[in-house]
Amino acid sequence: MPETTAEGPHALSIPAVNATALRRALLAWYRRHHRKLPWRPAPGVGNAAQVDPYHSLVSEAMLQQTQVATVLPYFQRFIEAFPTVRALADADEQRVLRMWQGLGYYRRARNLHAAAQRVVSEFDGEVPAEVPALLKLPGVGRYTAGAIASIAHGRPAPIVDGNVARVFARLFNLQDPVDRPDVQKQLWAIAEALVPARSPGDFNQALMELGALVCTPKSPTCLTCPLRYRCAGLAQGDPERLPVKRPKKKPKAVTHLVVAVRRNGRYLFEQRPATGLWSNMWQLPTWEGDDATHPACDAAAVVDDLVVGAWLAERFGITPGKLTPAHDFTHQTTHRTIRFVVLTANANNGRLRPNTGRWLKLDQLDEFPLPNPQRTAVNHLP
DNA sequence: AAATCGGGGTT
DNA sequence: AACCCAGATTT
Repeated sequence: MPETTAEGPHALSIPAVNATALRRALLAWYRRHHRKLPWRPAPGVGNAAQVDPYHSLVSEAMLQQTQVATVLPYFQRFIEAFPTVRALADADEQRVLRMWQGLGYYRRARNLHAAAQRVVSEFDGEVPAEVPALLKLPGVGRYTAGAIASIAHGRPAPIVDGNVARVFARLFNLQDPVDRPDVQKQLWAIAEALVPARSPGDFNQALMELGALVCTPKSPTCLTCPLRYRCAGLAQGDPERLPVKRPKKKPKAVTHLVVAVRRNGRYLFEQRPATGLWSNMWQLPTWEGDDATHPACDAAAVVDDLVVGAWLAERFGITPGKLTPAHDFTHQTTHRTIRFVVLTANANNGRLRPNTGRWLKLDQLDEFPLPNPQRTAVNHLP
């Protein structure tokens, strides 16, 4: 059983461990078993200068809630398109979104773009090294600031991500839900107490790497873990039950009625609003509604042509001809189960209302960021 | 404190 | 189908 220490009346209880031995075991494992990644320095003291802090900023933005394997091709293409922080700062936001297309959480791309501009305007083009300065950048929270400070600049800043939370929950047998604010506070206090003055970047990456390769959510390979003799969760017999998390809400069922309106070999497209889902991205004209109670179709997606025609006329000034079903599929996001009902129509008459949409040839779409399901809809047009 | 914001990999 | 992922921001 790990003992606990309390420093002062309001101090959090932090498991008492042999921090030196723990760091040594973890770093030795990391030197042997780490994956080589384009944004990662080779392990070793004084490795910080090997990383371009701009690369660190880009990779950490992409890695938020996204697995390493998914990020790899995006990172390569992104750095190729925007090799320096100034190149990114000078870029058009639509082009940044286009490079981010398919990666999800698109606010990250817009924040990263804005962060690059702030690095240029307020930090003379140098990604800051200290956590308080990094925290001023949009899209950079406590984790990302600590990651950049420690990995790219060698600062002894702590980090807690999903991997670290799982490793700590097992290592110290933390029974309370790790997504509860007070437990998060405890995890950060532990990380702060453990991060070493030398090689903090390697140490932080080693914690995450252990979580990704050994201390996995399901079927952790405890027999190969460098911390197996220090793990309270393993000593209790069942580390896989940790970490405990609070239950999540079920996604809401909605319908997106998509109308592909064609005229003279072009299709009508609209840009989504600057806030909310898929902000600032483009799509075929789409009418969103609750599943089963959509204003224009029933639960079986039997569409009321007159209602759809009236909607198109009111919104774009365009009157469609006969509507023809083209495709019907579902798209899953974290908070929604979206049924996409795609119809096609020819536009016989009407003038496009200003600032409501654009007529685009499909081969122009390379320049426009589209959500994945809208790409799917476009790909199924006749 | 809770909700929002994507898409894909794993099991 | 459920859970997770090198989280941040808004409400």
